[in-house]
Amino acid sequence: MADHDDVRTRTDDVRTRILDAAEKLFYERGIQAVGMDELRTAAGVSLKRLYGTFPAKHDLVEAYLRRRDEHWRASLAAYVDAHSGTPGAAPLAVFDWLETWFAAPDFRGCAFINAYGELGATSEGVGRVTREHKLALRTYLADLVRPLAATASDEAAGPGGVTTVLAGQLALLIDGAITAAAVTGDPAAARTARAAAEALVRGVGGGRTGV
Amino acid sequence: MADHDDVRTRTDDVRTRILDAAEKLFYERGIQAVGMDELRTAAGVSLKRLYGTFPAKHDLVEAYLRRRDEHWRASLAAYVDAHSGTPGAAPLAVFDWLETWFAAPDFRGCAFINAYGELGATSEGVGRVTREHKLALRTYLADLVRPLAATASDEAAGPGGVTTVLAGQLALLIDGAITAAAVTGDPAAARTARAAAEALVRGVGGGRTGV
DNA sequence: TAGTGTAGAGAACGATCGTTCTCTTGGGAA
DNA sequence: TTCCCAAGAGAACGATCGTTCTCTACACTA
Repeated sequence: MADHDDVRTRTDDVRTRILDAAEKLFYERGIQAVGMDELRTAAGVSLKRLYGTFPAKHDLVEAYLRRRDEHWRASLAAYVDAHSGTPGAAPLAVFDWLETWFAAPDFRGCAFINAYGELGATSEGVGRVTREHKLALRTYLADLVRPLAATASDEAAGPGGVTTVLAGQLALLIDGAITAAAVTGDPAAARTARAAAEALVRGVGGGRTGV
Repeated sequence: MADHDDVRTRTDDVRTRILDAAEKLFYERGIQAVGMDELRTAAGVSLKRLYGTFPAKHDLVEAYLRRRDEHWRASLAAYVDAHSGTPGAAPLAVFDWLETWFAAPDFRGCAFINAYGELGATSEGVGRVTREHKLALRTYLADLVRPLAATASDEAAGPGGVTTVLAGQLALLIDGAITAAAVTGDPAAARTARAAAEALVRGVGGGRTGV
């Protein structure tokens, strides 16, 4: 039993160290710009162990994106949970979180959009993970705006419903803000997006709910 | 004189053929995925002429992005000019143009965002051209929404003015729609963005102009 | 203690990249 | 016709990539 635990933690530790190094280097400089040898050095792992854990580079890339998706969404959700007193504040808290992210010194845009622009045409796996990430974000946003729908019957309205439409619009603002902040380096894109989101949310909460 | 014309047209033709091939291949498959040799074959140009016209690959990449910026914005402006009867229709025509672009079979997202995700961390030139492209788009959008500002005095209000803010918001929707359409493959992102833009524009044109 | 197997270090391999060089060919000037 | 230069075709070069293989050293078992 103790042996198994040791092996397990040792294995997990190696996997984590590799993914940590991959996340830092891939996100910072791009995927194709980072070689497996540099990655091995950064992770402090032998080349044999590296290839034993991830049989090929594209497996590592996919694992990197999947773990980043989990962490990114968990971090967002934790912030929103902590900063949304009223239901109306929740969707706007998303943009406050974005601003803190944009201001981080290592911010370099959306890891998924970057990876998609780099490898989306070649690697099917990158396209799939990126799609799943964006869809999960939209689903999360729909959960946030659902309480704001004027009529409770809208909750099950489906694709044409107010919640789905508004969630889609907020998702566009988020992606736009991320790319704008990455290109210009100015975190203020989050506030611009927040102001737009406020107007869109107000349009739903008010009397005029027609779409 | 005739000689000079011949040389000039011949030279321009070579340059154009190279840029045509570069645009097709770089946009379709990514920049790093296309080698200079394949590019030479596609352009029907000798390797010597290729390097005589563009001393290095990054020069060709930058020229590709610059020409694409010109063509892209010219195509957008032509469509908006032709489809904006009233001043209020002009900003929305932008999103109609986006939808036709998204539906094109070779659509693969924003060439600049793709290039930035791939080389932005390495190449300063790519970052610069991308920044200029996005700034030019914002300036164009500001020109489109300026007539909608409720008070004429806002025209010279500067960064905090209604036109600048609204133009920035529309730019976020545009970038978001482009990436969403690229990732999901669904041109409907343009309509979602258009609906959001409509709401934002209405907020300015109506009585409530406070920001 | 002798034997065994596992893992680390890094050399090696084949492919491919951006770039340069060589060889050849063809057309215009004297 | 003879010379010469420009240009095309593609071989060659050095670097680097992802991936595999070899060699060594060490820990554990009988």
